[in-house]
Amino acid sequence: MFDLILKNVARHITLTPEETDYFTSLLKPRKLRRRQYLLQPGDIMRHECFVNSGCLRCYLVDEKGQEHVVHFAIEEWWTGDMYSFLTGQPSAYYIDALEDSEVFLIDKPQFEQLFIDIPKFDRFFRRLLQNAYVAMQHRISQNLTLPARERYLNFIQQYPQFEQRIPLRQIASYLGIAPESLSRIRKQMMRR
Amino acid sequence: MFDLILKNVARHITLTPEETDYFTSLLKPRKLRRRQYLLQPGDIMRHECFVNSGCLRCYLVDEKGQEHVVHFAIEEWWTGDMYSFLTGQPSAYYIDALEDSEVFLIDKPQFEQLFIDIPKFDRFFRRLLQNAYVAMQHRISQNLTLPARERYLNFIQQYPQFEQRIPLRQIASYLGIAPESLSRIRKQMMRR
DNA sequence: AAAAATGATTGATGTATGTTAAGAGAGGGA
DNA sequence: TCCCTCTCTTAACATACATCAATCATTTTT
Repeated sequence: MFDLILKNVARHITLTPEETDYFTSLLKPRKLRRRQYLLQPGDIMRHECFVNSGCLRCYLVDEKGQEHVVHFAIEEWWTGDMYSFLTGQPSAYYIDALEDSEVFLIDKPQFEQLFIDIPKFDRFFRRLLQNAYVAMQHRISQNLTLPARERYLNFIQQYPQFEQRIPLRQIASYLGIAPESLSRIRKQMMRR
Repeated sequence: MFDLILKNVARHITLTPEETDYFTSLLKPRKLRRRQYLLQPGDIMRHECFVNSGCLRCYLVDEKGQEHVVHFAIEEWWTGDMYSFLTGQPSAYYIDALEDSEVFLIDKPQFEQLFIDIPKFDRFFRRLLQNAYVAMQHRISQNLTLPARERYLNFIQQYPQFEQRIPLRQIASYLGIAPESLSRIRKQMMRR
């Protein structure tokens, strides 16, 4: 059940069997059906979240009712709305499932206790954050320098799994493109 | 000399006098004159960097020769090009000083030894990274949802210090706007 | 199976923003 | 001090991309 997440942990730190048991005892499995919300604006993010299967998205809705996808999560750790998690302030984001999914949640108090009991986890999350930070910086760089077409090409090259599973309109939103524009970009790509 | 950085550390972890001495012994002060480079494309980022005074910028140059500012740093810790630092791959970025500045550098081998010798620093950097990650996510959200004018208004509200010290063309680039467009936006703001 | 919602595509049109070019101040370097 | 470079501004023009609207295919719900 915890294979994926423990493999991920093992890439960064080594746990004793006891530590492993302690860690997994904090993980609350939750199934999410497609379209089910994990978080809505005004909610407070009260747990860390690991995606074990399926696919989640984090998005904003602007005053015109338009959705803007800020983040996808697919079989990985992620922060949900880290701002809300850290500060305890209400979130501005929606998080929902694009497919039937399974996540593991860790309540915030237990999450903080974890670092006290097993300081190694400071290192684990430091490393995850480093990687997430690099990916984010890369995304910003691309948004600043590349036109829509190149951003899409890089996206499908970097995340071929997403291309299969995620509706194009969601990908367009993530890239900051209107779905109609992405459709035209794809049409243009076919012609050659 | 190390007041600023030690105050920053103390916000997250508590060091003994010996640990403090050890930590500061790793810090190599470097003065940068205005316009001086800290990193150029092809270089490998070989150290962590804390900005003690002044202001640095991290930017890309596209194939048309346009500069795109990815990051400012002003009296704070920052990562430089974390990708290059972590992987040892050549960087794609320029880093230079917008003002005469002073930075503290930590060589990568010593930086990694630091976590072994004083595991508390895992926590310190985990926390810094959490904050940096939140700020980055916020920036992406704004880029996705807001037009140029709102992004600028939010910027000067969020970073009033920057508005004073950083040339407008740099701010425009950071926001993903042409300097001429920012100029028009400002003119339009004056009229009301 | 029918109905309804969702997603993709296409065309016509609009607009925010980029591009090019020129001039005016301001500040730093010789 | 003078010059030169950098920065900001303004105007005319160009364009990538968004918006609006209609159609069709696909999937989900009843």
